[in-house]
Amino acid sequence: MIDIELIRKKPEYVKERLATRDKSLTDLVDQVLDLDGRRRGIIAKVESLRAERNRKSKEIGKLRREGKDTSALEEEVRHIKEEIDRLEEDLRKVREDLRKLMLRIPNLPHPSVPVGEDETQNVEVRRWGEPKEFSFDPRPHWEIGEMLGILDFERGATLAGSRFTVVKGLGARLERALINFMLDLHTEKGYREVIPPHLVRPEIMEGTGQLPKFEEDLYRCDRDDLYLIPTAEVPLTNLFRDEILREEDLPIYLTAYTPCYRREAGSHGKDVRGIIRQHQFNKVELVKIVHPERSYEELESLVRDAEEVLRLLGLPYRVVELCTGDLGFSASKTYDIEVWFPSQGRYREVSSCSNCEDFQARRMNTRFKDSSGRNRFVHTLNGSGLAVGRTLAAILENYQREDGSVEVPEVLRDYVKADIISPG
RNA sequence: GGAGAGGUGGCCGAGCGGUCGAAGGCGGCCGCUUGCUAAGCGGCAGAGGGUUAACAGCCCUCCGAGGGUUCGAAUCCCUCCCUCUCCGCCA
Repeated sequence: MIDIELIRKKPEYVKERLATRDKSLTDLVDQVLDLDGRRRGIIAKVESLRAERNRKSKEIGKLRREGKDTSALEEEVRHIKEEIDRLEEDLRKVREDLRKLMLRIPNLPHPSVPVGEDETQNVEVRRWGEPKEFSFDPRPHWEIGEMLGILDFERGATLAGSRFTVVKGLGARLERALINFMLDLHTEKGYREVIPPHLVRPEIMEGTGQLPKFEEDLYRCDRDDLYLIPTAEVPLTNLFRDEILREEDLPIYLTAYTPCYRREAGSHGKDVRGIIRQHQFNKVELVKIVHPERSYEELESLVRDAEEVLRLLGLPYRVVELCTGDLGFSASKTYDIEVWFPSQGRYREVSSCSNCEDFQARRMNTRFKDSSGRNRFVHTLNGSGLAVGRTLAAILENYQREDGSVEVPEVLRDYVKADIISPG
């Protein structure tokens, strides 16, 4: 949620910033202004009536104790109450409308974010590693996975439908190795490991911005009114909702491995082969809860922490800064990390690192008490560190050999307890 | 799932339908006292909102959440959420 006071005080600025995402968003600002004006008008009336009621009710108490007649006053208060009830009904409606509207307005892009309409206008920031030259035609990971008997798409589909895959044998162990490797690396850097619930309440989804706008992308357990998390960002970031932290508690660094569940509504036809786009995939997530004045340096180090995984794995990658039009709903600024896929001859996203500033903190009501004693919203950041399934796919492709076997990256050998994964 | 108990300020814990945003204790902050520490004394401290130049003043709301009764509710009634105890079931 963006600060309504900012909308009130600098509506043109807010419109200008939102327009860099999508020009149609500026209308929403005018709607907010209108509703907010009405809301405050009603509040002023209700409150003065309430003050009057309070005074008169106290008066009644006093007179009664003195044994005097109060029926006339009581009648007055009854009328005031009716008036209050009417106004409160209006207020409830206006507030509800305003809230619904506010929850659907995305975060303002940071001024440093390049303006652009879609992913084609994202800006490459840096590259690391050289894509390997193969002496043969590199196979796509799904072919390698099937040849090695570690990826089973048919049985996955039998069990749960398309975009579900069964990982087997050394493939499963490689995946588990990646998870452990990533968690070990991040916890050494000071991130605290967490195992959160994978099912959360609607208001938790609202806190990080998945709801109300992206309901169709989520799996919901109707009977219990719970949602499956699409990323560990959701439970981790919400961990301190409705809390006032101490300044010295910041920054808080968290990491978690969880499966992620996404309906992938609207992505029909994209990445239908392989494990790039699955309804369920594993991810190790990084979350930071930080002092607002330091969130941008924290974003840079967050990206570095995620990059470190790929460096140690020896996978070529690049870092891309998302343009305004490609930015996610809650983010002010985002870097994507993309790893090289030889079979596709291009880089594919394995991590997305965002600074959400106080956008999520407002929704979750997570604050801290600063040195002058004022309560302020924290800034929240999140980043994949990394998407495990995609990293596995990248390893299969980048480390493949002509005979179909796959070399295990050096840093994973102790975890996997093998140097090579061979067919059979 | 069944039976019972309970949810009050950073923590513990009182609270008669009106004078309660709430006693008291602990913890916190600021003074004073004081070789140091400890103790003692005095004072200050909740959250959100409206008005406003204002983190001043005034006003409104908040005692798990939401409804209701009442002239008036932390106190009475209903629903929900959560916690604890016992029983049942269970990895």
